[in-house]
Amino acid sequence: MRHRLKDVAERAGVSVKTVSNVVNGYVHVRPDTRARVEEAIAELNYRPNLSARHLRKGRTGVIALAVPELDIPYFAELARYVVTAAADYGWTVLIDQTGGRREQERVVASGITDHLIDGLIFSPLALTAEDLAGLDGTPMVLLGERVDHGPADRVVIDNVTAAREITDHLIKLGHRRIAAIGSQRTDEGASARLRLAGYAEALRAAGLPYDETLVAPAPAWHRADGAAAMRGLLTAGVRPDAVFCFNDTLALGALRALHEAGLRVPEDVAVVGFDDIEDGRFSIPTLSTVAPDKERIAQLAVELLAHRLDGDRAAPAKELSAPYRLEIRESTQAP
Amino acid sequence: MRHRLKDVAERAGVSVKTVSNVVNGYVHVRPDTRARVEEAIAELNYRPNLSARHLRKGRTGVIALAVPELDIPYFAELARYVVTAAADYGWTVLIDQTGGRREQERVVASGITDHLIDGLIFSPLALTAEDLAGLDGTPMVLLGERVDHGPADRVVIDNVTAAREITDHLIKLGHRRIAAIGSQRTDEGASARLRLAGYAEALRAAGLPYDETLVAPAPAWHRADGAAAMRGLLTAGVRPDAVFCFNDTLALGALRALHEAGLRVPEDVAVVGFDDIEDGRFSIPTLSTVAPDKERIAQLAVELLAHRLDGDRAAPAKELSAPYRLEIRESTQAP
DNA sequence: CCTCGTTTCTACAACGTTGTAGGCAACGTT
DNA sequence: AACGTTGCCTACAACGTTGTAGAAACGAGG
Repeated sequence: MRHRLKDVAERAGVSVKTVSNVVNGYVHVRPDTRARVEEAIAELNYRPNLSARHLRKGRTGVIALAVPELDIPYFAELARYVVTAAADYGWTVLIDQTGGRREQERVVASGITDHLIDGLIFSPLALTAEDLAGLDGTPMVLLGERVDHGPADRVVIDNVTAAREITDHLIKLGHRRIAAIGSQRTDEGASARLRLAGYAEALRAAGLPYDETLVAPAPAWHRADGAAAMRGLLTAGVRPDAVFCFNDTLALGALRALHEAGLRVPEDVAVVGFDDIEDGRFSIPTLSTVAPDKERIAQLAVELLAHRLDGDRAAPAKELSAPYRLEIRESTQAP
Repeated sequence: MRHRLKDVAERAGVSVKTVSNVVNGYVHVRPDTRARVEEAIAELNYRPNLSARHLRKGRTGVIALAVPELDIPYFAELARYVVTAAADYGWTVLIDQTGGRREQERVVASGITDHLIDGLIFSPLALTAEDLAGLDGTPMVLLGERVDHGPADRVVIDNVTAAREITDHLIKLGHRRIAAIGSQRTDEGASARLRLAGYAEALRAAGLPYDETLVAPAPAWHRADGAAAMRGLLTAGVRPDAVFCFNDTLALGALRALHEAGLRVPEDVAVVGFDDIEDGRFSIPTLSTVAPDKERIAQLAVELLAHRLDGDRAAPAKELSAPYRLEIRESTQAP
């Protein structure tokens, strides 16, 4: 049922290599020969065997995208854009879930997918720079700043400035007691650290005090963590007039907790998030947020990978920055 | 940098095949030989070349999952479970986005991934049975009932009964004017048709009239479509006391539209959805819904594929049914 | 007519792996 | 002592493709 070059060759009365040449668009093939071969290909519904092709060529045409979890909206949206961007290069994307577990991430990074993939786009949560050091493996592009000064190409957004700007938005509206939800231990949350830094910068610039009690940690950044952190603040008697959540799912959880506590958003408390996931455009109220250009992030990552594959694999690591913008919606207004 | 069996063989002082035997766990290898080989493997950090292995074996160890869009929460959650279930069989999952476009779906079904994949789990939106007929291609498992009586294995849930039960839940609470959002043209929305049938059945069983004006179509099942449909109903002067949305994203959109219209959920209007996506557990109000067992769906699909791969490829198509349950949350209460 | 270059095509080897067939010891059985 | 059996290992071929080298056919230029 499945045919090979040989079958096509026999049917068209040419050599195997000529069929290969036709399939690969080699120029020096007489038009009538080409036509005969193409006819045979169509009749047999021939499709190249990629395993064989790639064994021969050393390239597979498949790249992997490794993310912590697919059902985290941010990663789902990102995955979508990566798949689309990769299609422009004729690549298929294989998606790996690491669960954010360091062990699994290390396995992925060291090439669990073996010779199956040409390159890897990697959004690590728990991986350290040491894990990456001394990897002979496949070319890799990292997303986000989880791994500092790693040996690999990287796409980031300016988290500090973005966090400062969204905090500034709250300050400009007149908020004074601005809580932050999502801080993490330094060694595990690089994004958290940078966003917290931006938050602190904005407060300082406005002459507002940095109040430890207003900063709530969140072990992970899921809705449940946001809800728990917000409840924790309220239970502790902390009563902010605005909350900066370090991502949108945290913010959606916080909205939920505020609602349960009988507080209105934005009338009693303003809430902002980060990531601009689709939920936030339909939540009640809709969510003001920092909107990183996910499409651009995906494009840049794929581009970096393409350069790395075609060019010098030993070239120094590049870091590209993707743009973002503020999306102001219903969840913020003056107190 | 990358080593082959040959390199390991030379280092261990054995034949290539013996190394292969060790790698594949063949029994008849003397312990000391095995140890020597394993040492060499470790020293060289040898990893098998999957392209070569699969060229030889005819299997790739990769299956594809084709879904309309990754950033639709239902599919993202499903994808997560499929990846996990496939891992139990040692399979890697390659995720394809069809965008729900028939052309793209046809391409995927006919094997765009060529010889790269052993099988396909496919959640089609626009594909017809004719598109699938006469496909020589890879073994396939369909999710959902989009394609009737297709030639392929299938995993479904009992949409009619589930829809009847959730509608019944609304009726039991005392609702009488129950709207339905998400109907589609018969030829494109099999799930829509079945859920509508269940809705109608429940009304009939309760002696309630089936009122055309209460049924709103939705071209796609995104939040925006749900919001638009709900707004449409309200603008037309229709004032239901409950709404059955054919999936959760529609329901989240409807919540949004009701909120904008100044109607309270569940006090003024009760709302139910279908799918049990995570958003619905944190929305305001939290969403009553039909919760299909997505983990089970994924397991069954992978299992069917495994059987098809190992067993008789010409065996008649099987259809398995996955369980579901009702999740009653805040969005429904007596009027 | 010869030479040379170009076009068109082919034969062969190789990519890294595993199935098959078989060889050589070592052992137990007759 | 001869024989079969078993355990352990190896050589070889093959999976389907493409790069390399080169053959055959042809035309142009001398």
